[in-house]
Amino acid sequence: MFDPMVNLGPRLKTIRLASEKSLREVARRLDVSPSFLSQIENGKSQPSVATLYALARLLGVPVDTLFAPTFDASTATTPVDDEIVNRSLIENPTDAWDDAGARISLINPQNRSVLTMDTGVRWERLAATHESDINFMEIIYEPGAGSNANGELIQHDGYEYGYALDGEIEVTIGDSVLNLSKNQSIGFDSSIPHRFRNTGAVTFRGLWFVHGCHPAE
Amino acid sequence: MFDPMVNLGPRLKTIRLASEKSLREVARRLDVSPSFLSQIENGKSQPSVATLYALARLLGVPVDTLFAPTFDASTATTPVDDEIVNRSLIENPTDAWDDAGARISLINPQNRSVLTMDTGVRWERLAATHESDINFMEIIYEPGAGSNANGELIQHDGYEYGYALDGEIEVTIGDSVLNLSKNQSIGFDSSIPHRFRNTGAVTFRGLWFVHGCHPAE
DNA sequence: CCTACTGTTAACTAGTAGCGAACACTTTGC
DNA sequence: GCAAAGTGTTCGCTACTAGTTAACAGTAGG
Repeated sequence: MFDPMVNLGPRLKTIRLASEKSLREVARRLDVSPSFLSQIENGKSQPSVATLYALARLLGVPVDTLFAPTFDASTATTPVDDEIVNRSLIENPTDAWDDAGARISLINPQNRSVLTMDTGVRWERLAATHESDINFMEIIYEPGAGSNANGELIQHDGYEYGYALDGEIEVTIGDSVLNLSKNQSIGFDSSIPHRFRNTGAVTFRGLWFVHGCHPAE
Repeated sequence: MFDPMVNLGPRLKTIRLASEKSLREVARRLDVSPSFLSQIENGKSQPSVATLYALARLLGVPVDTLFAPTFDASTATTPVDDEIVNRSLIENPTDAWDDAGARISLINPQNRSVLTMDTGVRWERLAATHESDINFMEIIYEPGAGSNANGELIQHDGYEYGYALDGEIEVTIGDSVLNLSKNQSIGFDSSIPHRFRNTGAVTFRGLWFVHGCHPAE
């Protein structure tokens, strides 16, 4: 858990300096003494709620931004490594990409990190956040492609969710065989053995969300 | 000059009551005495900045909403074709639909459960599984629509992930203002105050995935 | 009756919000 | 040169208040 108060002062100072106002001027308009404002900015004293509000107002920033945890806005879109992977080596889809992400990750289609399987399947990563048990990706199944080479069912902890962007795919979950076609969506418990297969003639594209942690029940 | 402090207490009380938490429970989790929380809510005492922040966090509202001038009770803009929901009553998006789901959920576009907000936003549920801290949905922002009526930032525990199906949307996260356009994807820490706004001329459609991880304190 | 919950008030205190005065240092200008 | 006026910072103090405990009144259930 992070403490919102430790960065408060420095952040206020940064904002004030960015707007090129002097400490004394701000203090005067805020109707507090310059010395006290200095103490606030250096973390040696805490303002009251009213003072903080007035200060935020004066600096033209919403109060919440003063508390927002620090993050670097560099949305480092991860480099593309295009090698072919054996699907069976990936135990849980959430482990597909193990590199650390950012607090905010915005990714352009052409900059996605791509995993190409030996089964005619591609995974393109859609977000790289700090959450390690999450995988958000676009999956592409060429005609005839299947989630596993010899048609075995796979299972892993967690849930997964999908949305069909284009084409159609046969989904086997437990005893059920379903067809997911364009604009349909699905969610299921991944601990049930499952398999996907593109039995059609066109490429299937879908958004997939795999969530590895089991509910706290 | 309007005093932000006079409405602070009553507003906190309103929000707490809306979320159906008892004063004592909130006080306990906030680690202050119930009596003091009562004094705060009745305007007989002012919290410190740290306490106010923790309280806002606990109630799931950004601090700024507590200061917003004139509690806008005239939000009775009620064109009633369906059920229209006030966004601010939904603490965490994962609570939007509270009915239990199934282990396997396949949903056709025309059978989706729909939530229409008073802010020009629609949520269409894409999967109803047993996972309670997950919400998988299609979101639709009409031109001009925003995630919150008066442009306030919202924050809640967890992460969210999005993919732009159509149109473009302005995403504000902390200090960053990003544009998410077709086929781009995003993921971020929802505890950073954020907001979406369709500033364009066409309707925005996107897939959204909200994951409200509940840390084990 | 009792117990367990709801929120509220009174009396108190330890801590701090905020002050004024003095500090050290730059920049302006006569 | 040396004021004069600007910048931000530290010290020591006090008036006040954030937050406490204890008792309060009310309600629902058994």
